[in-house]
Amino acid sequence: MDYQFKDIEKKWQQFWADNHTFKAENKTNKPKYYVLDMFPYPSGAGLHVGHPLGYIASDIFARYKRLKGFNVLHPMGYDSFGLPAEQYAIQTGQHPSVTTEDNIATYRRQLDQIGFSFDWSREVRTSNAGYYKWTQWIFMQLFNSWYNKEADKAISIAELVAHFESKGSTGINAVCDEEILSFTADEWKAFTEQEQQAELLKYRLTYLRESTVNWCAALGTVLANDEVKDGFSERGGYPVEQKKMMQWSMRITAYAQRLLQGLDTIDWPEPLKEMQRNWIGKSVGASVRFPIASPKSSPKERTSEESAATSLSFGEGRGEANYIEVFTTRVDTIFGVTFVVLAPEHELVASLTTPEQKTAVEEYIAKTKKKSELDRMADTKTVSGAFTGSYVLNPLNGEKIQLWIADYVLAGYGTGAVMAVPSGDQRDYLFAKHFDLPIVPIIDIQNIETEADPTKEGTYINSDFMNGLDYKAGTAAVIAKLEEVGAGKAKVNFRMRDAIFGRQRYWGEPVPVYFKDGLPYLIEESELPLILPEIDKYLPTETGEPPLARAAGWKYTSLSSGEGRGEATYEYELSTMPGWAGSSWYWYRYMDAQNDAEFASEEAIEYWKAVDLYIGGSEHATGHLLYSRFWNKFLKDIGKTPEEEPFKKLINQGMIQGRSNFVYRLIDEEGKGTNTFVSHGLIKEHNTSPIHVDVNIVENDVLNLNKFKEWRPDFADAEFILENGKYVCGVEIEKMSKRYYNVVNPDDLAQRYGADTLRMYEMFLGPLEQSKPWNTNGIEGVFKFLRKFWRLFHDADWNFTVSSAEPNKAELKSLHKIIQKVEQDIERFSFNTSVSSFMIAVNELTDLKCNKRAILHNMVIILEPYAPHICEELWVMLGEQAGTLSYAAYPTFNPAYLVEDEFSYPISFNGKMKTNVSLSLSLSNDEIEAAIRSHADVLKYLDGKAPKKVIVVKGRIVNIVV
RNA sequence: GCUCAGAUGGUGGAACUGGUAGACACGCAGGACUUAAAAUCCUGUUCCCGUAAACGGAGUGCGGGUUCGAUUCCCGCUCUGAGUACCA
Repeated sequence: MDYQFKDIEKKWQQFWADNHTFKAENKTNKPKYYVLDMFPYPSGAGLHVGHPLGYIASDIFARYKRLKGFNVLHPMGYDSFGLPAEQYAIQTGQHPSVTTEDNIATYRRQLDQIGFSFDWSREVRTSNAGYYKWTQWIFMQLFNSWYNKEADKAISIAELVAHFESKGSTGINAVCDEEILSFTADEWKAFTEQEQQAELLKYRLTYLRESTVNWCAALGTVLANDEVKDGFSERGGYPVEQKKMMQWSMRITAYAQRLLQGLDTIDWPEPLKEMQRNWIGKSVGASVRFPIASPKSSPKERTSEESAATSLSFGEGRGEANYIEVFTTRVDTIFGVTFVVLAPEHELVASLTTPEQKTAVEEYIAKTKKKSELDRMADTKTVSGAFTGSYVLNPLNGEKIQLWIADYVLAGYGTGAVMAVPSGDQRDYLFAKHFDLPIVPIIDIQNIETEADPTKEGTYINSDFMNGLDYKAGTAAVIAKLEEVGAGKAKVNFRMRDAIFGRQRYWGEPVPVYFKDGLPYLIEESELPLILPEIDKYLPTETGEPPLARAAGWKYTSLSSGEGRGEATYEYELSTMPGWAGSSWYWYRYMDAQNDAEFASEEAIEYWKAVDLYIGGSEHATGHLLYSRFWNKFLKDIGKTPEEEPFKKLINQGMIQGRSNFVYRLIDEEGKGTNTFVSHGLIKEHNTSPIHVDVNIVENDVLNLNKFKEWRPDFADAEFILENGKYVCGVEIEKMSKRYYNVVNPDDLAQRYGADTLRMYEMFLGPLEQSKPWNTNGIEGVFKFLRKFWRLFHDADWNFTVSSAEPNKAELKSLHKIIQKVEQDIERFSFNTSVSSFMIAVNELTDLKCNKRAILHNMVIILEPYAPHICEELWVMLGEQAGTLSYAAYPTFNPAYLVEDEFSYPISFNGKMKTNVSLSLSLSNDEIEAAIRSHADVLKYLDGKAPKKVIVVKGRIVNIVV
């Protein structure tokens, strides 16, 4: 029979499902290997052709590893909480779980038809209570933990309480809020419960704080920074404003240093690591305090050194600070400081503005406020600012320095204040020039005539005790001096902020927290999961509360002691968890997906440990991949997981772009569109306008005229001006999108060519990591290849005919060449080249008319990861037992079959290849040179001239220099 | 602006540590089979000159360099894509 992919694929997909062929065991003697895909959000649009790219690659790898004798964990699931389902619910009133359910069914059908070897018994859905129970549980652990800088890890909050009870607040070095109290053990014990809880909240790894959030009125929700693009929501493009709101936050900054260091230990693409490094944004420098020239009051009592510094610089509006604190990475330039600049939002601005300057400052602040985020960003050239009228003192020489405000200083970074060194910083330079402030050179070789010179070369001048020192010595000296006079110290600053952990939405995990006297308390672990309640409408309440406020009777009845069960009721937290909650730990759930007692059993985690290979898009670089690393480190700190990094190796598949096709409508003399369409090659001769045409009715850029007429009613009687009898379409590469009619759905291709062809073609398209436009131009070639492979097993009349004769040298050579090549290719994730190699091998075997079992048996195994259905079918036809192919032994490469005794040396003259000479590989270099020098062809090219030099690389090349 | 990635025939791409540039596939052209078409098979296909051919020259975004030899390494530039946005 001819190659009937439809029957074959259906049959084997059913077989795999019925026999649980890809079920992974949690314990075997085999070595383990964990291959993970980024699980999809099941959107209404279904999978498009770009989705499976990474899934196919990981499936090939998973199947390959199985053949190589590994116990492979290769699961799939759904990130099923999210905005689109909720938006749809708002519009239609349909419960998001219903649409989610439908969408998942579509995804599952689409995934199944591609023949993935997922272990579906481990499927997870983040919106299932059985799953989010553990997301809530992890939240509770975070709530019950604080970060101890001494131990450099998260520690139970109970230990902190024990310390407070015995030693008070001294000796605690924690990552915590800026405003913490300083107290003795007795004072702590004297605190009310409320006071104690309020204090503890400042230490917890997840905590409430009033943050300025990106509030999107149209979506009725708060957005994460990475969900906001240029002041508009990434999804929907609605305007976003800044709003203050009590928000759950995650103290990810506690892990900044570890997140940064960990990058050096994992095998990830360099650009991705770079993105995370930039996001974390470590800068090493110093904090320096500039005393205010005429302090208005005496220093406030300090709570602790650490907190005083920051609290005073931000001041919380008290306006009683006696110095300005700045952060700088060039503390060595401190003698070049000629003014200090505050962000307009800085808390001390009001109190430090003198009456004379009040109008100017207020006008400037008003002007800044009016500017949108977008304007402020785009307008980096214009210099603007206002003098406060106040002065600060240089802490090292007492010089009086003007204090300005300007919007080039950002409130959200460092301390919201900078020491301006116009000789070394271009922004400060422009500012100084514009407002006519002094510019003092501080390095001997500095050239500051037209712009700032940020050099670190040379030695210092105009710098007091630093004069004559170089950068390294100078920096050390300054820091020592600042510490000595108590005006500053070395400091590391991170750009990364704590992550907001909440959204004012319905379709997410409820936060397992209730409020008592305005403070959050966890519910009992035994009360998990806290089920998402039913509500009547998926919108905020009239009073602006999140949708969960609509849930009737949704109140917490405390089980805890002293309350009297069933008596006291409390309000639950009304916001839900953000999109990244469920995806920040899901790889552990796959290890033990049905476990009711734990998020995964200790044994399962100990066995699978971490993900060995993770494939997904780079768009998750600073979101999912950073949060996951954070939660993973936390889970390790509390002893639940063994590995510091969750994803050992990561590959980014490239984005698949759309390839749009155009037809060209002829425009008549009046400028109106006609019903005549001009082929692309002829448009220069006509007046035309381009129209997007559905790529599914175009093949190799040639329009199917009949399908075009059927496509839209108004084209039913279209006429065409053809070239060479064809209508050729124009082409452009754009985003894959419905409105460009360039979306290619894998279903159509799977129907037309089969899953095996689709799988191989997606790989054949090019290197996995490269972005590329989708086009189906080459898919025929892959289909023909599979048919040719099928034909190796059949005679001219499609009868299955395989010989048991011993293979000859040429056949064995072909086989072992492909064994070696495919192994090398898979190990370096070069799937496109292995497809080519398969084609070469099958071409060779076809030429050799090879139908020998000994060869074909092995070919079936090697090809199985790429085209599993056809291979399963042939495997059974070869007399093997159904279902055993996936776990067959991978053929062993034997280099002996590739050994050659002759090599056809390319002979080049001055590096230009001219001819070939075949010589025995047993010859020494000298013998080769002698043979070449006297060879007739070579002599012909030399034309009587003597070669200056002959370079012989054995088994590679001979180069003759003339 | 900064950071990263990339640029090879008509097209997708190959060339793995510097060693025959263009594998494999698409498309195109010609041929076989066929009443014809589809399917299939065969041949050719980087460009230029010349030509049935042999042969000659150029050639991996551009300009330099290192080397016996560079798509590969180094320096400078152009363009494309992605990320980032006054980060002190």
